[in-house]
Amino acid sequence: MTGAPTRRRTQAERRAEAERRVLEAAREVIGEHGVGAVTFAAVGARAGYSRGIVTHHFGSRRGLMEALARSLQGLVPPAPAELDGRERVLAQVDLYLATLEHHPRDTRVFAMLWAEAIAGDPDLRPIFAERDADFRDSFARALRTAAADGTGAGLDPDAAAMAIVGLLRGVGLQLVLVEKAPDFARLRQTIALLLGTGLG
Amino acid sequence: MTGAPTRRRTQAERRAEAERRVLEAAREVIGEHGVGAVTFAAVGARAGYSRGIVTHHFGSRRGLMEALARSLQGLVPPAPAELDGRERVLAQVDLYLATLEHHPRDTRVFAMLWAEAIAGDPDLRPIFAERDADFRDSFARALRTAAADGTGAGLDPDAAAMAIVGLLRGVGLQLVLVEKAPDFARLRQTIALLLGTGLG
DNA sequence: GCGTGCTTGTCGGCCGACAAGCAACTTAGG
DNA sequence: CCTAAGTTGCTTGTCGGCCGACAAGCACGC
Repeated sequence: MTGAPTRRRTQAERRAEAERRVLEAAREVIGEHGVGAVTFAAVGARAGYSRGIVTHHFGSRRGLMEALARSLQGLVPPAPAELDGRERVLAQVDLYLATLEHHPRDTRVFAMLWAEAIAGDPDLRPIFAERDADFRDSFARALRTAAADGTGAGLDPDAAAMAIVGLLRGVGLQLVLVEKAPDFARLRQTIALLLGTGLG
Repeated sequence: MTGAPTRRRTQAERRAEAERRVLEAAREVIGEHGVGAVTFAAVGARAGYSRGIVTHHFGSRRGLMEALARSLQGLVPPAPAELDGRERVLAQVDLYLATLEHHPRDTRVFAMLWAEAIAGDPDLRPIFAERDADFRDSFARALRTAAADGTGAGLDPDAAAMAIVGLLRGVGLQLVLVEKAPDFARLRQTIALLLGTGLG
């Protein structure tokens, strides 16, 4: 009857799996019931452990949130290094939208964590404030070279970066509130056209 | 020493002032400490009443939040009725950005409430989901006439509406996380140029 | 004196954190 | 190999704190 459900595992394996399952459980809870539903009891139960598992592995609620935010970094791949200027901006925008399409659950969780940071969660604020600044900066840099090599319209790089980051984040957030997914092909095409002509 | 601080007021005046002061206090608490800091005790004290004032006037926390969301409607004035198509879209966008500039505290509070809705607050979700849909729809309508009268590029109206609403909301949310206000004149000009050429 | 606005007392529920104890794994001596 | 002591992972018990809601009582206006 035992069906070998428990082959002997090393302590490192046990620890690693527990952390993985706890983070996955936190994503599930957020996606289904919101960031406010992330309690030790809820996450522990969802992960198949006790309510003490989060404290044991992450020390505090803040520790869990930070690990969660870190685990969601790198969801959107960077644009190819050989691209720059206007082309790089458009490629990065499309990659972002493609990630919204292909990883709906995780981008939704990311959006909800970002929203919680905005709403005032002191644990999340510094993390996402820094991320935002970096994200804007990456666009601003590409826009500066676009202005230099003539491939960009005469737009202020910092203002345009805020607009583009706002567009991407704003679309992601709206998707949390709409029940059925939109037509992503049309959305990507429309935004590519809108920004493509707008930038040059 | 009494300096006539309490001339005799009618019951209706007392009630109206209490409600006004409670809503104002809630805005202050949100703006300074986040949506999570909105408790009966905090809001009551800030308004100069007891912790029971919120229950007495709004019945529940949900009632307060709904009244708060309602009180923030109409912050952004509608575009002139005689405008339509591409012109109307651009006018509405600029009015939104102008409101961010001229009512920083209240638009910040609105953004934080919207974020809390996204993050999963069940009281706020339906309110803001409907607002979003209406907002997108107003842009989609104008974009449809733009497509019909030839003043708009061949953009899908619904997708473009989601992009524009996303841009506006996204910019508003970013402003919550940045400490110093940006150069609004440049921001408005840049976005006007970006969307102006992008739409036609 | 009567009604309405407001306050205070109080209850039940939930949460995060810590500490002590139990279970799984590792290692070293025989 | 075998086993027993030691280490690490995990759970359970428990504490203090905060919150929302309701009800009874007090104060202001009619």
